[in-house]
Amino acid sequence: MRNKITSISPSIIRRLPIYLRLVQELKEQSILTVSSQEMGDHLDLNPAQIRKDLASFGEFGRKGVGYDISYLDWKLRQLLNLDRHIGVALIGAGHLGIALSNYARFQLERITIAAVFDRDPQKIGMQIGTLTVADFNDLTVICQKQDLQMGIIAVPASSAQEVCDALVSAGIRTILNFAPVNLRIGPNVHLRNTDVTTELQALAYYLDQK
Amino acid sequence: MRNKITSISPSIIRRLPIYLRLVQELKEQSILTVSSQEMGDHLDLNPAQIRKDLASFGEFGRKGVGYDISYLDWKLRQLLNLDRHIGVALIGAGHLGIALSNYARFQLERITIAAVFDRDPQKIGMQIGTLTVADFNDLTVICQKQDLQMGIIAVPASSAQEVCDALVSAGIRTILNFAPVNLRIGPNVHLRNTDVTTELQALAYYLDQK
DNA sequence: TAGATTGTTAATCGATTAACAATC
DNA sequence: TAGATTGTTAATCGATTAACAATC
Repeated sequence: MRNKITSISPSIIRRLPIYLRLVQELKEQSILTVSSQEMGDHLDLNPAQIRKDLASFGEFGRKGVGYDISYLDWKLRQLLNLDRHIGVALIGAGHLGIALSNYARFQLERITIAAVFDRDPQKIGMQIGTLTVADFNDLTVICQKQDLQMGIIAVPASSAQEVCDALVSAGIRTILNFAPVNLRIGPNVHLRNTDVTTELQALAYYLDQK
Repeated sequence: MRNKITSISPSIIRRLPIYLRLVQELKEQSILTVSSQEMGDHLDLNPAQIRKDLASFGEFGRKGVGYDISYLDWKLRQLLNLDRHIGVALIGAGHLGIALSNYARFQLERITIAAVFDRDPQKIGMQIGTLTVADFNDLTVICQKQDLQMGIIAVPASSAQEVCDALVSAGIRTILNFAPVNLRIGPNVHLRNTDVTTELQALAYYLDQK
């Protein structure tokens, strides 16, 4: 159950950062152990689900006691590859790009936006925090030189596919897309979409007076 | 199957905006009908799923032909309440808030960010596009005066719960949260979370060299 | 008519939850 | 020891997909 061949379902993976967040909070409060029941109370999740999720990565709870906070913290970070440094390429130096870049600087410990790209000559050379906006044409060179491993697409929908393809050919296989388009990707690329338009429109369904 | 008592699953609701986006594209290309097969090809979805999703809102396909683009466009907008104007309150005039506000101005037809709020005196009075940042203390008054129906939380995690509570007591029942926290809400509130940190961390799981 | 495609039932798949023996 | 809680199996629930009669 612990080997890498058994692939873990995306639903579980998406809960791991949630668990990590809680564990960090508890750690800050100097709490030493936590039960699945307590975690479930905090996160509005079923304790059985939490136990099952964690158990898919090995046995590290203690019966009658719960989970050791320090170990759980370490384990979750290790699973999420947050025990090492991860460089991110951000494409698009518009408002969203700038917001993301500033946000990431403070929120994301080991994940760092290491380079920002744009195609607009007006934006190339612009300063965002400590970063200088680079030419999108230099994507591959810079990604390889800086060993970047993730990409964030923060460009308009019309150029998102092109940017996506460029990221993939620059060797990046893990992409977070903010543009409202269905991107076409190859089989080894991991893509997550997060799109304000879609979210708001879906929420609008629940408005009254239907 | 068409009445409002049968509640539609969230999975289906979240696909409706995706369908709408495609239908709009096809409409712009002056295409008149589309089959579930064609939609599935475009969206990487199973045609049976698309038919089933749409059928849960009534029968409006034509056997042997497919779906009428104009009608589908109209129907999806109606379902998503996009046939009327929706006013949104945005809380937080930081980089993310500004990015969202600017983004929404262009992308979201009927959904309009109608007011931006902040607690920071430095930001109150600031101009964002055509909007002036209002005092967060005036939330209830302004929401009611302008009949706002949705809220977007774009404040730091530490104040997100407070903002959420304020939105709910201002009568808003539909909230999109960008802060990395598990918000506590009552039973009649619809909340969606979208959080860059969580998304990036989940993606990091898939990086190589595990 | 022949071909295409819907709407819907049944089958499958996957995810969540309940239950409980094992054990700290 | 008695009480608590895990890890895991079995049961349930829900969502996706296959199949096909109905029919345009």
